[in-house]
Amino acid sequence: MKNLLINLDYQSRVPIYEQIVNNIENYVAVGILKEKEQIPSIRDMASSIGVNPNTIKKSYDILENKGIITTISTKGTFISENTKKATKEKIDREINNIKKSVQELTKLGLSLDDIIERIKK
Amino acid sequence: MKNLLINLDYQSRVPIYEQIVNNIENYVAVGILKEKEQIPSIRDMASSIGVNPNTIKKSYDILENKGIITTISTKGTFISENTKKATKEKIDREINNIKKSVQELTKLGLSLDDIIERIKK
Amino acid sequence: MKNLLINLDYQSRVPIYEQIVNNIENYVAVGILKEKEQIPSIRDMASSIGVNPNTIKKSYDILENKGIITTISTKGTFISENTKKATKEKIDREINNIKKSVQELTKLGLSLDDIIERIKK
Amino acid sequence: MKNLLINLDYQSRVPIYEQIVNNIENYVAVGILKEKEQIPSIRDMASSIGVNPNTIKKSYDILENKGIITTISTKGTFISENTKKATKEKIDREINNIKKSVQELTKLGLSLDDIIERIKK
DNA sequence: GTGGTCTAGACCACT
DNA sequence: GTGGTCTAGACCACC
Repeated sequence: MKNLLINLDYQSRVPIYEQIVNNIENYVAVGILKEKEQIPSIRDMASSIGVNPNTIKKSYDILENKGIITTISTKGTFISENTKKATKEKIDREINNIKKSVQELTKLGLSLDDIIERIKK
Repeated sequence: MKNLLINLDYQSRVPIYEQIVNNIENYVAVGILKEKEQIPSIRDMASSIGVNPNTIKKSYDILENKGIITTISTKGTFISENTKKATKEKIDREINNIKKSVQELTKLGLSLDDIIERIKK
Repeated sequence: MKNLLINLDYQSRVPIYEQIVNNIENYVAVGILKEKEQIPSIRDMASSIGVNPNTIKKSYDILENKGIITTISTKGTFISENTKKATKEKIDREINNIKKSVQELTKLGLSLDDIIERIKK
Repeated sequence: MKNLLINLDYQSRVPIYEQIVNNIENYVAVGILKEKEQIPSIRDMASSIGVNPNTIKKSYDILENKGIITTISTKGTFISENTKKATKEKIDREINNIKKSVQELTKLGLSLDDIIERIKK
């Protein structure tokens, strides 16, 4: 089983449990975590990143609810099958974010080309 | 004086007072609110959007601090002169948002051209 | 605001938080709780039925996730609009349960009429 | 000896050993397993359904306790004589389930006839 | 006062 | 050892 690197920003307004969710969703989307693969137990994850097991539990609950992971009591927690959906959803979310910002910027008079140029910097 | 439409999302993690600040900053950046123009009093604003006056007070304080508005006691609250700074800040914020999303998407294997194509749709 | 009667069975295998969810879902389905109506705060509910606030929070989170309630931070928790869906779902769930049992019983040789007769007793 | 198909739901709150008990009870009730018939050994059953032998042991213990099966050491495990009790118990369980659901549905205003009609579909 | 987050830790059932 | 539930209580931001 992999030892997952979880990136946390304790200053962020985004709660810890949600940052953990995002980290794992990304690993799945990028393919670092593959279908059926086991992820660390609640306790292991908790001690390895220094947060309370309840916090990890909450993250895992959310991920399960989203269909990203499947947990089998007393066995462990595993990446669900059919994770392509997760990747697609992530892409859609990000594209949507960009669209919103682009819309705001065009209201301010910037053209799409202006924006692209500034992104490239 | 305009009757400002303020867009609030009570589910958002962004506090109400900050959403109000953002709304007004955007109106200034886009030019809907112009320099020296008067904006509603705290009490009017509070009752028109159904929020506690203390919340509006906090928003106005922040806006004043940022130099976006100026309060002249017994006269009212007005958009400051020199609002170009507000526009610049907004552009920077949005460009930054886009950069973050682009970064996430390139991790998933999309090229900048892929992304641009999907934005245009 | 109503003082909700919550029926709990501490011996049941169904966890407390889920029993609370079911209680409230039923009140909504039956029409005792109506759209937009405010329900007790987490703390009030917790103290009135003698469980930890975290347990209530979990129930409310699940209800929110299901779209039954809407919580507005610092304002309170409210029954969502569009709760007819909740009623319909509950009916479907119960009908489905019955169908499963009927299927099992017909495997054992009972006719639907046999079953109905025994239900009426 | 039959190769028993055991239906397990690892997400269920019902423990595995109890699900196994239920599966076998049902096979007996329905007549798929007949009196005096031999059933798989603990180890065979364990490996064929991918479960720890201790779990199967617990299930068999319970079934023996209920009088559904009889273990003769060095010979194997067999369905007991007089299995009609199992059938009766199963029928009672299912009828009871239905009664509960009917009760819930009548709270929502459905008549028994409404319910029967929907079951028939 | 309201909800939101998190910790610490206990106890349980199941494998 | 694994997940599941629950308690007790702290601290925070917001209104």
